[in-house]
Amino acid sequence: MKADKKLSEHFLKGHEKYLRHISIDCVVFGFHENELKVLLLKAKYAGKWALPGGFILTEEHMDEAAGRILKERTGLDKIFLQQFYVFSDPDRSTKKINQGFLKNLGIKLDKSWMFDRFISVGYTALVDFTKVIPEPDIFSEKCEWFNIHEIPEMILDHENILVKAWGYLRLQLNFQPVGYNLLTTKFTMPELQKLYETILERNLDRRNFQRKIIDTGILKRLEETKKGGSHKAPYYYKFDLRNYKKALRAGMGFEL
Amino acid sequence: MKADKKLSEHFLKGHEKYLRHISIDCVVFGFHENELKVLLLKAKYAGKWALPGGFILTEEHMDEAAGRILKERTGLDKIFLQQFYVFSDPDRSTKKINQGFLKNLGIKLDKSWMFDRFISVGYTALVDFTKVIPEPDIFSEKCEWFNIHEIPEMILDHENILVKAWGYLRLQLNFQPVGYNLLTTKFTMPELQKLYETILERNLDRRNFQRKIIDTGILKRLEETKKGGSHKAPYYYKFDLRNYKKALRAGMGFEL
DNA sequence: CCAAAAGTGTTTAAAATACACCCATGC
DNA sequence: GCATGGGTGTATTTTAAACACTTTTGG
Repeated sequence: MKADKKLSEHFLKGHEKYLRHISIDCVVFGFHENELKVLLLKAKYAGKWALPGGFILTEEHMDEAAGRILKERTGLDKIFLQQFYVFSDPDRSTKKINQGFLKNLGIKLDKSWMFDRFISVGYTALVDFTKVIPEPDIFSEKCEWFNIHEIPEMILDHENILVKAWGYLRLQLNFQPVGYNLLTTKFTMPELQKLYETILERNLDRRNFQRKIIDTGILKRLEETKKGGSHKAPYYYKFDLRNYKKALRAGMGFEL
Repeated sequence: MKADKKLSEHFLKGHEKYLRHISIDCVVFGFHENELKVLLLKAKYAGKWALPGGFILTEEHMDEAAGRILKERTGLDKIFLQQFYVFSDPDRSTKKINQGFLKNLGIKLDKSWMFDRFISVGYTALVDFTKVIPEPDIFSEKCEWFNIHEIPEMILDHENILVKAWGYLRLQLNFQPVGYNLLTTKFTMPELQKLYETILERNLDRRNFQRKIIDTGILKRLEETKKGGSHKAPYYYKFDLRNYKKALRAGMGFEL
């Protein structure tokens, strides 16, 4: 189907397929080259950027919906997802955005479910950056990663959603397998530390960090080292998922 | 308006007033005579109990909706409310419940927005037990407090919602003014400790608890003591809200 | 051989825990 | 006067923080 056809059908008949008034917005976190990244879409015409999002099928679990949406944007199955907040301000004014969108596209419509008010459920997603193949949706022209410190101008309240998700990620650090989901299978201690530092937004002492994380028992050190830097080669580690989950049940005690 | 009239109007025309497919369920916590309590409604005919809940007006902020609903159930304004989770299983089967409800009432209806699937947003509410005047809604015959350890059989997934809310309350203890909202203006140290013990589900050392809580600076000791027990009269305390909020920003560090 | 960054261990300070005695009150 | 539970202080253990030297690697 042609893109325009898909779009006008979405505006005209989407309400038969999806629950009205409810949308999902996802903040997809990745970690690459020692930087925390977020996956964003460039909205057609609006010029601003948007969070990957979508709607809930009439008989679908909301968590499944979020998984389905992100499978389309990333190519990944079984993404680690958590709902973190519902954004329900009646003045979120999705109406204007969606009307302007159609206008630019050259389609005229007086009524559409897309002009209604939307309550949006925010999800955080943790993915392995290296495995993602970014794919724009029908409303977007691009899909790209951004450094968390270099977020472009965003539509609606999406920047607010993003900031709130980041705060949630920080709170989750001691209770969810954040490292496991954001890093590749094997990684070095400095990489893991940088991940913690970026999320917590503060520097940690290298030696104390290593001791603390080793003492939790959540890591297994490999024989292999990461060569290539002009310095001593750091060991690779991988997570001991069994111990990781056990440790998380009790909470891991990194000060926020 | 007569109760039955109100009810049939709700089933027939509620969708003009409220957002479809979305409901709110509140877990209202109170603390009285050293027990953590939850406010429940006895559903008409079903015999089981339910959380206080309701729907969102078409142009209303969801948080306002929760406030409005609880004002009706408790008589209280400006209740401390927090959303904590969205329950979105498509098999929550509110349909059966609502159909059965009407049947028992002797009303016949083939179609109603109330037979649709509902996604429910869970809220926790912290109230001063002594100020609440429980008031049933149009679906209920009673509204009463229950000890958190003596919860009766509940409709749908409401017991699950309640348990999840309790867990959330525990997580919030270090970051939200839980004591301030659950206790009366003045209270004794043993009362405060009991509140913490009940929420955390473990015993705390009396002397260490006192030191720790005093050191945070969130309390002001009054000259007055609580007489009446056959033992030394404990001092009354009240919260220093300014310091309390400051301490909460940093997190208060009671081990969960 | 030099710069850069990783590996490792000890010392010190702070926080949590365990524990004991005295004090007011009502019966 | 005695049982009950509240007020207060100290010693000990555990945990977190501060800190320095040695080692490996690439250029």
